[in-house]
Amino acid sequence: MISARQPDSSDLLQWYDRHQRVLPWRARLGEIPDPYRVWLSEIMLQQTTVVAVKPYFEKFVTRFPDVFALADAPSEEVMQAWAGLGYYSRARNLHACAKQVAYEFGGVFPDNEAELLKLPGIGPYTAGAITSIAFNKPAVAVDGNVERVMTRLFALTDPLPGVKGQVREKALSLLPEGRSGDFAQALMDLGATICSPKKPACSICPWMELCLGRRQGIAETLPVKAPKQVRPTRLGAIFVIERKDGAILVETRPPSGLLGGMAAFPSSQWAEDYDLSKAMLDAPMELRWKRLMGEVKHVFTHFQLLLTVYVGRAALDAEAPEGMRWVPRKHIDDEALPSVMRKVLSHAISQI
DNA sequence: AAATCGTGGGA
DNA sequence: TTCCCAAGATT
Repeated sequence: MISARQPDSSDLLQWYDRHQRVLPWRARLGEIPDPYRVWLSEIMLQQTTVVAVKPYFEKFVTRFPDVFALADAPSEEVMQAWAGLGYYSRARNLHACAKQVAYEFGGVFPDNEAELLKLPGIGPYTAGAITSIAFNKPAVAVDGNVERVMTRLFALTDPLPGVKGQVREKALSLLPEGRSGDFAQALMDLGATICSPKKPACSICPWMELCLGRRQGIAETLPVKAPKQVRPTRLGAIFVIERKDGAILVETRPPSGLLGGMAAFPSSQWAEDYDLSKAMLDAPMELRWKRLMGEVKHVFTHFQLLLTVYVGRAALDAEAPEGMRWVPRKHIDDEALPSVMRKVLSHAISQI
């Protein structure tokens, strides 16, 4: 049995020098990375595609050019700017982290993983990403791309998340001297463009000859993942109330949990066994309701939601119930409404 | 340590 | 339609 030479980072870095993607948050050749932009982009990119992040990143750096601007912004403005991007705890932690960096660290981000890990919203991946990309200090950023590339390159067949330790060891073993940032970004570019989840383009991969996964014909089956859970369906009733002047009744959801801190229309609880025939009991005020045709369907990570929409018209002098407020129609788009609520609103408007 | 936490796009 | 999943963190 003749063993092939071990993979090393030089093949990857040469490939990266020619094929790296141009991204809004990425320093161009010769530019010095801005830790604020690196941090912001890494938080946004958690479980989120590059395409989805781009417009949000541009919006944020325009509205909040540095960590002080973000720290000093009202939380409502931050949540509003984040609305639609999902995983809203990221926005709350982002704001908390900005305040901490601005007011406790004088606006300077820590340059090592241990200190970064103490900050809200920064976990093992993001700490490694900031350390390597923003400061070019030795660290690896193990994300989904790196898991895929390493399990294939070394034919690691143990399932995730258990195999993560081996993935990290392998990535560390390849870490080049002096180019930690490029190495991290090169692995992500490789995973995003060549070592893709389905139909990897092995023929143009810089590691083609050395890749044990490809040699064994199992590359596309890696990484092995635990079987996914079934997604239950929850039901609920939601109430879109329009005052006679067009204002709409809105509440702010509790600071933590699903859609925490985001704006919403008053609704019942969302449960698998919700009894729609008793929806009126969950209405925020007594009105003459019209139940709209159809339902609003929305898919969350761990359940699917079917919302039945009720619309009602309130008097000009109707007071907003405790914890709720009237939002003038022309300002409704300025609210921190998550996608599911915008879906409800357009469903209601189309039938009013 | 298993659950929780969004969204939109592509196969 | 349905399924998959994308630069994970938190509890």
